[in-house]
Amino acid sequence: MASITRRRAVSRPASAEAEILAATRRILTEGASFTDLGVQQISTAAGVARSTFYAHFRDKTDLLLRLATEMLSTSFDVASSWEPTEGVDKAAEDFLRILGIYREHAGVLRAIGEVATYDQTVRDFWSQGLARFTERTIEALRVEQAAGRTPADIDLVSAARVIVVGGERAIFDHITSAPPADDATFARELARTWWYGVYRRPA
Amino acid sequence: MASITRRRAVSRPASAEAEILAATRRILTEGASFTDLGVQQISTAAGVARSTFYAHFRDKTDLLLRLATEMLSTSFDVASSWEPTEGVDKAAEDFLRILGIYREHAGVLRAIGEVATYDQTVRDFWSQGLARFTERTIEALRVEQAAGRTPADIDLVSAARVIVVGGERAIFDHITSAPPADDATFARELARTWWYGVYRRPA
DNA sequence: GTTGCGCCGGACATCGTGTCCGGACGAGCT
DNA sequence: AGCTCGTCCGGACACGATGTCCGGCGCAAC
Repeated sequence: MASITRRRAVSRPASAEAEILAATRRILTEGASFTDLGVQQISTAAGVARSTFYAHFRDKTDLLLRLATEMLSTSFDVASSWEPTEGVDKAAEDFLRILGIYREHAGVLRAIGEVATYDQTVRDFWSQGLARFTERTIEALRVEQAAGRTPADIDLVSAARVIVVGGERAIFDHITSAPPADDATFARELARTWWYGVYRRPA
Repeated sequence: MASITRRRAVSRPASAEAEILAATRRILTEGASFTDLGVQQISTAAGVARSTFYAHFRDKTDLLLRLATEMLSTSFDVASSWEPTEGVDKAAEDFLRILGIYREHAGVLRAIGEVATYDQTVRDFWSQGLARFTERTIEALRVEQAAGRTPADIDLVSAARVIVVGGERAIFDHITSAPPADDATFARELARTWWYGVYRRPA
């Protein structure tokens, strides 16, 4: 790596924190429920005292949010690239890539979905993320309608909701119950359903 | 009401239990999180001692399952009626009816979705319900394919997953964030998306 | 009146959470 | 070397929720 001027304590590994993050990711990947996961277990798995946990995270929710933002910053640009003009096959390709990312972060994603159902903070965090995609979808559909390629009588909000919310759930369900070998088939099916069901629905 | 021969204690109201069920339904309808809901709060709301709760329910999960089966037995036949031969407009009508049922039981449904994310028992209960619809959908699609009305290259399992799982989620999301006045529009949109995206997708 | 039953109400053990603090250890400074 | 500061340990504590248990009370049936 590049020769960086030695910084002081600030840039030090802060090992405990990183250890906790890593251990939690590991445990979640193994399929454990985040709700049932106690602070004691996390600390033990990270090789750290329980009190140290609270020195770095306000509570379990704080930890989850940290994990989530970390994940989003790693794989962000992914799903926001597709444009209707690129066609249905490109959409299938993009969905396939999204499936890969979802599989990679399945543990954290599951935890988010879990806590989001009963914790307002996490719910807001996540729905804000989905809202961005919904906005994008609505805008793309509006353009298509204006160009006469998508039927004018489509209700943009409803259609976008079905695509984004329903699609996200279907993807999540798929990766938690089907093998990676089925990903390409599923991605193709999803792309075509949205394409012929919405973007190119017969008038 | 009809003159029924007086039965003994067995047919007595068993008021405490009914009170608990009713109070829980009421609280959930008001939007509270089932996870954050304590046994003490439920008991107080039902006008019953906490120990009485445990005399009727093994724990909170037991209560939720009781509420869920009760709901399903009330409104069961609903969504299993539609056949592809009835067309897209009939599908929209059926979806509208389903939206009504979902709104009616929104509280309990939310609680189930909540607990299902971290409790194996509840998760199994609910996914078993959805699995029935998935089976039906696969079968219906198979018939349509055989008759040449649905493209032969559709992957039945993926398509059914998108329809059932994605649709369920989109419906749930809709009723929790849009007013009833929007129901008809949403139902129409959902029906058309599945119809033109899957059942009548161009070959 | 007596019996049976459903309910009350409170005690109890147990567990997870979040806070606090004294003290150990090590890295860097002087 | 000695000092200091930041990080971490380990354990104590208060609190609240869970699930169990049991003595006692009131009502309705016989």
